[in-house]
Amino acid sequence: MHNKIVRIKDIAEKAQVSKGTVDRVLHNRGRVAEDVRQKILRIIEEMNYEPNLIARTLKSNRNFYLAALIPDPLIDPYWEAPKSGIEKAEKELKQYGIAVKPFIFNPYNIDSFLKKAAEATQSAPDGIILAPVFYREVLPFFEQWTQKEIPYVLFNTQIQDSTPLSYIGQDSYQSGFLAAKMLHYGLPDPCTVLVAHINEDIPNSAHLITKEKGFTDYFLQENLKNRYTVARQELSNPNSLAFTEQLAQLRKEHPNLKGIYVTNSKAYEIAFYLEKHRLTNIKLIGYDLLPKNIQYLEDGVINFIINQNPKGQGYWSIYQLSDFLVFKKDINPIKYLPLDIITKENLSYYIDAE
Amino acid sequence: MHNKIVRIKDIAEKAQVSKGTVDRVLHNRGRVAEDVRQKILRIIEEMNYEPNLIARTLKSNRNFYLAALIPDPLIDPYWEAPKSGIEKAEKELKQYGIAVKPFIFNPYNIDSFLKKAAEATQSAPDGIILAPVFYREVLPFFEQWTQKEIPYVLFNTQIQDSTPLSYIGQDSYQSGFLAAKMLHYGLPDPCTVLVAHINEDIPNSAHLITKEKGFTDYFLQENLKNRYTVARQELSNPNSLAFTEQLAQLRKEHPNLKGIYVTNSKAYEIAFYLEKHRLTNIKLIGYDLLPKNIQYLEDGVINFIINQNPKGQGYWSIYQLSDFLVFKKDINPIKYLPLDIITKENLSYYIDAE
DNA sequence: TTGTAGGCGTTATCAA
DNA sequence: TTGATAACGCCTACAA
Repeated sequence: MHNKIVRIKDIAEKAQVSKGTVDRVLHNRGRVAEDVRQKILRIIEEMNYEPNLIARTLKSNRNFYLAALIPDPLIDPYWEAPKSGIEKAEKELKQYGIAVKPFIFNPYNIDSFLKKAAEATQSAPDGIILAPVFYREVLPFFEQWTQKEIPYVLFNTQIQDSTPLSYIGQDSYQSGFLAAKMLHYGLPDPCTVLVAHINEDIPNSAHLITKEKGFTDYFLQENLKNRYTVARQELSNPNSLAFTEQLAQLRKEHPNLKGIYVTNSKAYEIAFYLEKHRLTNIKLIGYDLLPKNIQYLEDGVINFIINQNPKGQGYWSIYQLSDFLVFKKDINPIKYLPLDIITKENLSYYIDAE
Repeated sequence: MHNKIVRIKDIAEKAQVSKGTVDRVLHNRGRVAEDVRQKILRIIEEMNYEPNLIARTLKSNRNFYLAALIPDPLIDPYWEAPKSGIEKAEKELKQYGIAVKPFIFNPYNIDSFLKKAAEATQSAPDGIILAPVFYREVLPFFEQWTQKEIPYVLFNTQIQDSTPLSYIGQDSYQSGFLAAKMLHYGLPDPCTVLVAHINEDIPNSAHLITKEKGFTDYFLQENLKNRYTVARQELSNPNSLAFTEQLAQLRKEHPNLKGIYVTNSKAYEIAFYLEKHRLTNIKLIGYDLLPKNIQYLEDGVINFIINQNPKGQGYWSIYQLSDFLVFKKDINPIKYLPLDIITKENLSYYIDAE
């Protein structure tokens, strides 16, 4: 079982030239006689040479500084997971000279985003990762970065009119479709299901609309469309009185309501309501393993959580950028993460995973 | 954002000694004056030194040869995935001097296993990974390997009476429990569910018994035990006539049979039967994304597949061993992989994942 | 007990 | 147009 690794030196010997010449061929630095070049290329091919990344990175111990533009986890706890994924990746990649600086903005405040995005740009990073939650506002920054040739990676929210190095995240349409399937699987035959958007600026949130589309399309399938009614509702701030009233109103309008789909990570708000009113026969499905969601999942109030692997999103974003900058690998422009279905019974595998 | 990496040289300078001395302290090779040792240790602590793994691996360009003892994918297609995971890991780790040689045995033939295991041992590998499907027969090999100080990693099947470097795989009990939950979620209230073992030597397959236990325990929960009946059946070779007869017999005995749980990757055999007899009201759940299972999942005959990430099992097994041998990391003795729930709707994310 | 010199594979510089 | 050489950080053999 020899694992004879081919080195530049081996190629040089075989071609009867020096390492330097081979190197120049490998990196297209010119200044090599054409016939020699051809010969070397052939030998490289023949011996099936692959550069030793270890040695390469050891040599080029450049430092890279990345900016991470993310919403404040203290304001919306969902963002804790991406942040910790970013930190995990940073730790692993510190060896390779990667350093990440977070720029944290308020996800409910456009000015805060503009300010932090400007700061991040100002700091002249070698790369940027961000969750572009404000569609309109982020576009001009994309232009700036493209101009300055700063590669950027998007996660969480996909934006069509842009050319990021890569997008990491979910397939929103399929996500809604899957949610519908999971609800449907446990539902009695004719009944009403609800798509609930909680406290979101829907027109500026393309991904939530896409989720809703996936969900409703599921119930529009030929064999289902006459048996299920899909209602929709944009619910206001859960702390307001209006929230409870809207729900009460909905139940009046749809007495046969048997399933609720919450399009963001706030299913716990509905769970709280269901538990309070002892509505045990309404199935509930939502997103993301926040502590409050986990609690309700364990108590059986939330039936399923779809996990978008938010930690992985942060983690892989940093990795994509590093693979590009440090290792010069080819980067896949889209990396969809699996849509994990989580119940009380397989929960632990998703929480413990470091 | 300086990423000032502390090197041995830095420490040596600060301590006014040479790099060699610092190195001896770092590796506890003794032969260092005690006061100097203390001083250096303090400085290491202070400067918060961490060795550069890149440089370390570049230096120690030892080659490691691993033996992979796995069942023949041509005989049971389940094993294709672990094999490809192993190959993927080997490819990535080739850089680090890892080479893997497969020893492939017939999973239905004990002699074949004994022969290949002996061969693998004979080849004096630096490490072994294996799927120990024959409980009794593998134990003596564990002893040999321990004696020879060859580290070994188990995957797929956990074996209590052994001290592998690590076990990679599923939590069988929880897996059965989850399967029960998924079936139950879509079932009408009083009915019968079946645990089906297909073509397995049950007494010698501890993990299948554990799965069954998890499954039955779910339906023994306080609020369920009077409403559901759990039947069990060991089915013979699906190609035999007996197989069909056994199923017909079962349906006679349990007219209210509404759900079937197949404990291994052969759900497609039941699916074939269900489709043939147009038994669309029986839910079916099984394991593993084999092409035939995928087909029936897409057709809606199989409702859910639980994925044990077999590719990941092979992949991580090699990685655990390499982390131990090459990088000298601490190895976690158990790595449970997530129990992924797969439906038609999220299938693609699990197939495409390279 | 301590220091020095060389090498792992790649790359950049400089001299030929 | 080429070849030789040094450096990245760590490790080891050998010399002092």
